[in-house]
Amino acid sequence: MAKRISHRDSMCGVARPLDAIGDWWSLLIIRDAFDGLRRFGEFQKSLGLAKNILSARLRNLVAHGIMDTVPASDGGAYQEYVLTRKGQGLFPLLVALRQWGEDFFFEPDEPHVTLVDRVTHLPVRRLELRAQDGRMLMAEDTVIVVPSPAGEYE
Amino acid sequence: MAKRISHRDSMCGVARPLDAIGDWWSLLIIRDAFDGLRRFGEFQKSLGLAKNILSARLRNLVAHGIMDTVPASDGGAYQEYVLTRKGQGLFPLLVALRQWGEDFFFEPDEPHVTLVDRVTHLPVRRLELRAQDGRMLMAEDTVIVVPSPAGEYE
DNA sequence: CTAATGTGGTTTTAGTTTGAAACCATGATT
DNA sequence: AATCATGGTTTCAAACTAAAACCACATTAG
Repeated sequence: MAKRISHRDSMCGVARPLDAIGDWWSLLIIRDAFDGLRRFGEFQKSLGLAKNILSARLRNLVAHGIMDTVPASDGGAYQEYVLTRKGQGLFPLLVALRQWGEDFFFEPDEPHVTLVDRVTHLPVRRLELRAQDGRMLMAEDTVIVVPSPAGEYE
Repeated sequence: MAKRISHRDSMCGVARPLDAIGDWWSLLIIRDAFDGLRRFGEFQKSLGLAKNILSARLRNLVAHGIMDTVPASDGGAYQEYVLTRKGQGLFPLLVALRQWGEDFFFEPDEPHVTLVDRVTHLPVRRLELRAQDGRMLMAEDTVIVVPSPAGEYE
């Protein structure tokens, strides 16, 4: 049923997460969830996607432990969808996406929504990749290493 | 032709980037590009996706300024696909995705590929979101603010 | 020079997925 | 009891995906 990015039996550390998230819509649902939305109808209104799709995506997110259904918070008889801890772990990814968007998809003077520190109301800092010793790293400064099957003695 | 996440005329700072990337495959192509792959055949072998799909994805990435075609590096008559600066800007996103994957998709002892600092060979640091003043921020410590249309005096 | 092979695609075609709209079940409201 | 709101599921046409066949050009072998 789920569309899998197949090919290799053991999907790599990038493909596995992508497979769990499911698709773009799911990411927008998750963003809305970080924004405080919880109800089916809220997500639908915010995103404007078909109800069957929303239904399927929420079900998939719950199945993958990214969101969870809870009975109700306002006493209503319906359920709500909330991020699990696993789902909350996606926040840096959303920030990275947003910052990339700010860099390349808006004119310098074009107004756009901004993620700010709740207490100071200043924009958050740029995400930056650093080495253990604190040096800032660019993509070229990194390598992927694969673990050797047995004890790795290099 | 491109599948658009429609609904709102002005897509938000998260949807716009998603739309440009295109789909999951594109993200895997980009990851492979960071890994040094450049040729059509290399991507196809690495990802195992159909050639027509790869062709369409590469075309889309080039159209969105994320990758670019260059004549050839080894003197051959074929072209190669390389990341533009815009494309390179996606590195933090891939790192975020990978780190999330490490956190939630592998058993603690399960071996997996790791992103390491090229000079020390130590794993890179975890991405962390910080305020301007350096305080570390969780998702709950942030807010989205929308710019007021005219001069914003709050 | 000619044939064989490798690379980088496009076209074709079937199967799957998507999404809009209609429908439906349950709970709340009048 | 009737009506409305919420939260879905079902139906069905259109769009997309993907495997395979095909093709053009470049390179290598003979």
